Amino acid sequence: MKPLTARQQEILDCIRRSVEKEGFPPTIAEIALAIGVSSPHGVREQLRALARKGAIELIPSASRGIRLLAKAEENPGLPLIGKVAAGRPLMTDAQVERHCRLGPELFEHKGDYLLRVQGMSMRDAGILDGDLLVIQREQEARSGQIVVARIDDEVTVKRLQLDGAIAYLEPANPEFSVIAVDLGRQQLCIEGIVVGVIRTRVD
Amino acid sequence: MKPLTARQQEILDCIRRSVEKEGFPPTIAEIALAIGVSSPHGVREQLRALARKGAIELIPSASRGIRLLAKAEENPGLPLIGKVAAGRPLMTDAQVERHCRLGPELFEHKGDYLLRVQGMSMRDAGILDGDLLVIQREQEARSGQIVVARIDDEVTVKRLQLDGAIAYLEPANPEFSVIAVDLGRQQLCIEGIVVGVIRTRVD
DNA sequence: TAGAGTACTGTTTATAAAAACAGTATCCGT
DNA sequence: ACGGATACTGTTTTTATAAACAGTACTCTA
Repeated sequence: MKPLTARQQEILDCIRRSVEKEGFPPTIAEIALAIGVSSPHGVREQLRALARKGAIELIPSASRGIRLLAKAEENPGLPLIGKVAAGRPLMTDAQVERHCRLGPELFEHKGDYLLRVQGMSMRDAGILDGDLLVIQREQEARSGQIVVARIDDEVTVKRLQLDGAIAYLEPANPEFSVIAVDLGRQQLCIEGIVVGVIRTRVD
Repeated sequence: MKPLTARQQEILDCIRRSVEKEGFPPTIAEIALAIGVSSPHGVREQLRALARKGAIELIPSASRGIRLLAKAEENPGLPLIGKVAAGRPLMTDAQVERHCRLGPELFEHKGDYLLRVQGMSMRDAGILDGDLLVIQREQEARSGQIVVARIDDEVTVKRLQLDGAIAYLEPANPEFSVIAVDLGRQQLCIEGIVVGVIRTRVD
């Protein structure tokens, strides 16, 4: 769609507000009043411009005959990060595979994004390869929580155990080894806490 | 809200269709035309009755001044069955704890309802106590699939292995034992197939 | 520098649509 | 058997609204 001018955007917002609040689109005169224009004709031409640009459709000879075409985008849901690229912050657009709508009422804690698990290092915690983790963004975490952590540009999901100045990132699988981080020397960056798990395929 | 007469329901549906399809409510004359009534006055009185009953709101002196109050109920989501009562079919209203909206695009196979897991018998399949299973309703299942099965009014989640006339329901935890069902003698009723897992709390 | 598009004011005209008026008939509960 | 609600037909009046007409001014772009 062609870009809208500020005025056109203002009018479009006005129409959207009306539809949302009143249940039907405004008349041309109502738009004129709302945006502070004294003549309906100016608004009319703007509407025609909006119609040309594909934002709305005008139904001739119908009162309030304005149809919104690009309706206000609904809640896209949580971004799903499929593969973590080394050395890049999470949640950049390039890493978002898609968005998933999840009823927030479902999870005890609110999630901010989804992260696809790679590997079986958390198997015994019921987290398998390919599972989606519901992550709540947090800079800090308590001992015992399963966290998304970054050490030297490597992102990993492990159970955190804090012991003074040493942080242990424990896998939940005896085939993997514990990572110990000396907080005095190395930086441990908590990206978030795992608040839910979703397995999208079974078998 | 007071119950609507058939005619009133018809008019309400007509208004809803218009809002959905056109983007704005119909005029009284349009309703009259749509439901096959030759005079606008009859429709007007019906609208007033609908307003009295709280289904719509009429905005005086405004064209298409009809506001839908009880908007078409949105997708409530999948029913969540918390506790399976012995001897009762699943999905009776009494067993539905609540409804959860889940983006259907998330799961490989479409789910019909959610079932809360009790116990650790499927632990090694990454299904823990309290997890929600996304279940697709099916009467039949293949070997290897994790199914919701009913034997003698007991509902259980296990991995199905078919071997001729014997069906094995295998737990994924060595602490539990395999259930063998002789299909010639006993009835094995498949309630559905597990197509996803959701863990709503971690730790 | 000419033309297309934006961004208006202000007025008039035609029509779309709500509202009111004057009726009729049926059904339901008390 | 009576009032009240439903469920209309048919016509008239008033108002709300779209649409057209006649302008002005500014900003781009080709």
